[in-house]
Order: sequence, then C-alpha cells, then structure tokens
Amino acid sequence: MSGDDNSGPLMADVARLAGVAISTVSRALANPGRVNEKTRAKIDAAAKQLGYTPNAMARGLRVGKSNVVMIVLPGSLYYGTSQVIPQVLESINRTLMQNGYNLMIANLDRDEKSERHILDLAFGGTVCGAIVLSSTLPEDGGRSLADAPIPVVALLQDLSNVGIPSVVTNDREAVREATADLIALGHRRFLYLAGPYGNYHDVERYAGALEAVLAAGLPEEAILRSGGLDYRHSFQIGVEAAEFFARQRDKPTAVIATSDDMAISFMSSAQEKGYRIPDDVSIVSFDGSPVCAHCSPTLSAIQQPMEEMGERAALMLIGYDGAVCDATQGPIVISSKLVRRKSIAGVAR
Amino acid sequence: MSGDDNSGPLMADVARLAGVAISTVSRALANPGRVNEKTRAKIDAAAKQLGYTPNAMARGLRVGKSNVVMIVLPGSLYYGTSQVIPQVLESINRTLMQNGYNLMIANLDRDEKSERHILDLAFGGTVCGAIVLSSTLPEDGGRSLADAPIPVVALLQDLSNVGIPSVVTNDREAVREATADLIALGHRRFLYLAGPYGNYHDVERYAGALEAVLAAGLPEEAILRSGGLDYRHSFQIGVEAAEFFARQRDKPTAVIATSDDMAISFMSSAQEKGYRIPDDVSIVSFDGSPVCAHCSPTLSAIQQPMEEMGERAALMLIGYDGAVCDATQGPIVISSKLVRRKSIAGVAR
DNA sequence: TTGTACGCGTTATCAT
DNA sequence: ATGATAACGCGTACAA
Repeated sequence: MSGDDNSGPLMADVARLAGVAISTVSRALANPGRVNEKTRAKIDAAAKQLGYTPNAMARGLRVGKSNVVMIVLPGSLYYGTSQVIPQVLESINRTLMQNGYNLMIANLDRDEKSERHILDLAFGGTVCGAIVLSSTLPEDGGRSLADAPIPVVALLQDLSNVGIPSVVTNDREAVREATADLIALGHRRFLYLAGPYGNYHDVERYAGALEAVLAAGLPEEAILRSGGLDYRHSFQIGVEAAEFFARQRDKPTAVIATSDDMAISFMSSAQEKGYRIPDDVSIVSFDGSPVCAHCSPTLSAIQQPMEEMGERAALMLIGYDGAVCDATQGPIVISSKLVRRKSIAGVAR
Repeated sequence: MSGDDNSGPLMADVARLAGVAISTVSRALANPGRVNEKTRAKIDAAAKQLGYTPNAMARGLRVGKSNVVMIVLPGSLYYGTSQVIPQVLESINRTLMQNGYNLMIANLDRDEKSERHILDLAFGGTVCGAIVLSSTLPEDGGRSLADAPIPVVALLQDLSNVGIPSVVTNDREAVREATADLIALGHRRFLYLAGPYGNYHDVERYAGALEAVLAAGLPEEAILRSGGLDYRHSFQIGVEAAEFFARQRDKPTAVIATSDDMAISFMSSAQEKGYRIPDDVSIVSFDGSPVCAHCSPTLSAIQQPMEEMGERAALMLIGYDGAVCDATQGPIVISSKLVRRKSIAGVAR
C-alpha cells in the first residue's frame, strides 16, 4: 500500500497563503467565533483553495484523545437471518457520525492475538471508548478492557454487576408475556428451543417462560427443552427440535424459539413431517427479523429494538447523556414487543 | 466521555525502568533483532511490568501513515435476509487484523455531511486505504475519494473503468448458466425479478439471463420482468411479482430472482395463491443466504463467495498482493456458483 | 484579536 | 549496540 504519501497541504501552507500565523488558522478552524470575521474568511478561502484537511492523528496526539469508538463483537458471528448485528452497527455508526465520532470494529476471537489487539486499541489511545457485544471481556497479561482508561458500555447483555453501564432489552418480561398469551389461548404444554445453555439470553428467556407457566399454576414440566447448541447452529436446532417434537407422545402445542432461525427451520421441518402451523402447533420466536413477515405462515416474534438500543448505547458512551451512564443503577432496559402474526392460534380440542 | 485520561506509562517510563535510552526501547519493540538479546529482555520485562502500550497516534504521526482501513458502505442498508454486508465485513476485518490493520466503517448517505466526513478520513490521514461498496464515490468541494492520497479498492462492483481496482463476482455468467440449466429442463418462459433498474448488478444479471435465452434460440420476450424497486423493498417485489404471475395467461414456468428476499416472498405469496413450487413454477435466487436451505421448498440459489471476495479485496488493498492491484487489467472476478436445491424442477407438460 | 513558542509520544538519523 | 536529538502536524498557554 502506498499510503505513505506525505503530500497534502499543511496548516502552515494555509497560514502562508492567508498571510496569518499558524495558530490563527488553528483557531479559525476550531473556534470560528474567536477570530476576526474578515481574517476567518481569508483563512477559509485559503483552506478551500488548497483543499486543506486537518491531520487527525496530529490533532489527536496533541489533544490526548481520539474520536474513534470501537465496537467489540463476538469473534464467530453467525449468519442466519438475524440482522441484530448489522442493525445495531448501523444505528451506532449513524449516532456516532452525527456527533463527530468514528466507529472501528473489532472481533474478539478466542485466541490471545485478538484479545491483545483489542487491548492495544484501548490502551494505546486509538479509541476513546468501547461498546461491547461479546460475552467476555478481553484480557491479556494483566490488562483488561475493564481497566482501560476509556469508558466502556455493554450492549445486549447486562454487565452492570461488574461496573459496566449496560443497555439491554427486557427479554425475560417479553417472554413471560408472550407465554402468558399462549396460556390464555389454551396452551398447556410448551417446547422451548434454547441457544447455548447458560448464555445470558438463554437464562433470561427461559426464566421468563418459566415464570409465566408457574404463575398459571402449571408445573415446571410443562416446558420441554430442546437445543442447547451455539447460536451458530440455530437452523440445526430447529430441525432437531422438529424431530424431537415428532417423537413426543403427548405433544406440546406451542413452541417458543429463542431465534428466528430456529423457528424457521422448525416450521419447515415440521411441515414436511405433516404438522400444520398453527393448527397443530403454534410458534413464536425471537429477534423479529424482517423475513418473519414473509414466512409461511407469517411468524410471530418478539421484536428487538435494535435501532434504539444502538443509539442509546452510543449516546451513553459519548456522554451525551452523562447522568444515566451509571452502572450502579442497573442496566438501561428498552422494551421488546411481541409482534403477532399467523403462527399463533388457540388450542382447539 | 472521560477518555482524556493522559495516564498510562510512556516509552520514557519503560526506558527509565530498564535503564536504557528511549530510542533503544523503541528499537527493541519494533526491531527486536537489532538490539542486544539481554537488553531486549530487560526492556520487555520493564514494559510488561508497567503494562506499557505504545501510543498509536504518536506513531502514526511520526511515521506518516495509519494502520486503519475504512470500508464505505451504502448509507441506507437493507435488512432482509441478506448476509452479504456482514459476511464481507467479517472477512475483511479478519484479514486486516491478521495483518496488523484495523477496520473503520463509514456510511455514505446522500447528504453532504457524510460525504465530507468520509473525505476527511481519507485526506486527513486517519485511514490508509478504503474499500468501497457504495455505488457512488464521495465528493465534496473539489475533493473526491478517487484523488485521495490512499489506495482504494471497489468490492462487488466493477469500478476498474475509472481506475479503481475491483473485486467482483461473475454475476452475468452465473445467471447465464443457471438460465441455461433451466432451459435444459424444458423451461421456455421466465419471470425475472429485478432490483433497481440500471443498477450494476441488475444490468449484469439480466444480461446473463438474456444471453442464455438468445443462445437457445428463444426470443427476448421469453423473459418477463417484474420489480425495479430498490433492494430495500425486495420482499415487496416478490409479493407483487406473485400477483403479476397470477395475472399472466401464458405463465412463466421459472422465476429468476435477483435476491433471496424476492424469492422467499414470491414463494410464500405464490403458495398462498395455490401455486406449487417447483411443480407449477421453478425458482432460483441470488446471494444464497443460509436460510435458503431451510425454506419450503429449499431454495436453489446462486451463492456469492463473500468470504473470498472480502479477503481478496483486503489483501489487494494492503498490497499483500501488489502485482494484481492494477485496475487496467479489469476487475478480479471470483466465481459464484449455483447451489441446486428443491425449488427447481423440469417442466412436465 | 493575533503571533510566539512549546509539547503531545513516538520514530529515525546521526554520532558514539 | 546504544544514546542524544530532531522532527511529525497540530493546539494552546502566554505574551504582544
């Protein structure tokens, strides 16, 4: 790469052309108010004529702060239908850009190298803040992202218990309400399709389903579970769950899937086996990707407010909303909402 | 945000602790070979003890080059099932990270502000290269990304005619072959679902279909077209196309969709109207998202080699593969391939 | 209101 | 093999 071009006009060039001192140019560009109107015009003209663009690294070095935020993503992303990551990325990027910041993306793999890399960014002054979507925090040789001299915000999972301000959805409550809805429709036996057991989301979502079941006076055994694989294998979870479903003597009448992909592959597998949806079995899923509206039948889903969460996290990070950026208050919770479509029906028996 | 913490050990601190000069520390860290083994050990120990992390901006300023690459994405991303952007992002990021580079993302909206922002990154030394996925190049007041003092590579579309090295797929050829396959299966009438007319991909893909049809001695009219909306409305295109299909007296027997979303919504709409797939109409689509394997019926698709394209573009940009980074040779073409699934069948009449 | 002078933390040149 | 020193391009006290 030939980016070592040290061409490009400098502030000194602008100053010379405008017939003023360098510092005046600096002020005119940063604090247009604190310089004579006429001088400013001359400087602006000179800058424009030369096509001057300030050097961001020099400024950053001098000011001791960059304007770059990094987002730490789990290393092995998963490419089903979920648009969670891209939506959140766009939302964050838009918010940052509007406030003069840039977004750098960093993948946190399992290997030491990627951890060190991310920590170098955090401790080396490259970034002035981090939004974390990975479930673990990078650590390496005594350094941890939690101790970095930059603010950190967690998104999609609650890390406020370790002092990191967090933005999450009300997973538990949303599942509880959806399950209660199903119970109101007459459902008494459920199949819960799980992501990796122990995962933050899985714990919350299962807890929500359980709360609803218990609240209705049903036993814990009213919920069967299937899945437990990593989210990368969501489609497979749905396929296996359909087989599991077919094997059951006393079949569940409703499925709660913790991702759209599980629901989609469950539906097509079950339909292939001759089960009708929602007549034989209702299904509700998670994330609410746009494709849900175009499944057969259209898929009811708990829709995550990605745009809003991304924006909120970004604003918290850059201190636009400093007062709320306090982990001791617990996480900021933004509501998901159930979007009802045709994959849910009452139990007719 | 409180990132203005000028804490953190400096190279001078390491030097003091190790009992050597600053410049020796610098060498020991950058060129471990050109310093005494014993000295190096002392320095490494000191650095580790202090938790020293080099300041990237200071280095960048001194060296006159950053290690950040930016990717310019179209402003209004589209969230159907397509995983093109996220897959390409991950692939590029992984490749860059392995080679010591970082990835910054920039959305190119229609407004002047985002154009200026991107140009500031390019001209201000923040980034040392750009990978462009947007269909237009940002321009503002005389500056254009094409004239920036950094290398630029286009991905997914061919900009080699304006001097920008490009990495593309063989869209045209892939569609031609897929269409020829359909013709071999007895299909004689086609419905082509278009993205925005005039769009690079649409032009190429339609051309491929047309070439196959003409080569088989069929008239241009063998291909009906529907769609023409922005890719953001892909689902709607499929829905409307199903209505269009239902209205036709002499119906096409095969559909060529230029995105998975069009295909998915066409299938579910058509099925709802009572048409069977592939018995009444075959369908093949584009992108080949993972969900294609879990549609009903499973969806045949021309699968784009996103991983490979991303990697190739990144390597080209950072000069790993300098010899090939020459736009005059035309674009680098990486082959898509048709993945056959159950949405295609022969014509039984 | 404008100019002078210094320093941000690192690398590279030169001399030792 | 190592050390002293001068940049890199900009922002900001301070002085004028």
